[in-house]
Amino acid sequence: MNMATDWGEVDLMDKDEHIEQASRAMKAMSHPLRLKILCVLGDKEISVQEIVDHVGTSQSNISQHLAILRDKGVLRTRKVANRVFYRVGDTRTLKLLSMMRDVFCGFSK
Amino acid sequence: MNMATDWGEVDLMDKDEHIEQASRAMKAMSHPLRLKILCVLGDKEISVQEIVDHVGTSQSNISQHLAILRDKGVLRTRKVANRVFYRVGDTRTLKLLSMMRDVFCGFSK
DNA sequence: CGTATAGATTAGAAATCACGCATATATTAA
DNA sequence: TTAATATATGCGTGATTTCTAATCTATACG
Repeated sequence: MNMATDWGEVDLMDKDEHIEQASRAMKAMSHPLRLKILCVLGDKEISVQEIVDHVGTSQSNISQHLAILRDKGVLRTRKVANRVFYRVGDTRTLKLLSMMRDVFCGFSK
Repeated sequence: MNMATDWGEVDLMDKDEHIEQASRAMKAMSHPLRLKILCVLGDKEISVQEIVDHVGTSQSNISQHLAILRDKGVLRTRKVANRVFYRVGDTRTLKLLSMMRDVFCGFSK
């Protein structure tokens, strides 16, 4: 019922380096298509085509958004012959995503 | 040690409405200065001047970022005579912030 | 009243972003 | 080799963001 949030040590994120990193990662995720891509991915590993099918826009557009997520270190790829499979690259992002799911889809308000 | 993340129901965030809302909120926070403002605020209520002093850029610039956060519903204000005090407006955001703190400043990796 | 102080607003230039379209590369199949 | 499929990349353009500088409003204080 309460937040159990220890705001006494907020300054853990006061180092500009951390702030920069956090905002870069968040910014990379803060786009409807990219967020949708991340939701479609979850903790699975999915090919570009599948992503295109699920998310629904042009292949080029998806590819560009994937590139952004890849370049910012949010996603990692594995190439298998013809195809490229994407997955969420690190545990932190996965955790953040699951938390956002709770926050935005829970009953809290 | 593990993530305890139930990715079996990722689709909780598959409704485009939720996606849009989440990405709007994240976008509002995904700027170094705005993130810094939020960190400075924590769960406290602080005047613009104090924020300017802590964050370090022009008053105008801060004011504009505060306006963005206010308009997106992230921050709320209370005017006392000469001054305006800002605070994080809702529990969800506070929760998300504290989580981000954990994610980006924890040892997880 | 004048003036100082706290904030907000506006305008405009520069940077960044998003998307469509065409094209390029790589791999597979025939 | 040629054709087809999967993915990436470059480019142009319109939209959005961000920052600075100037201006404006409201309150406080002599």
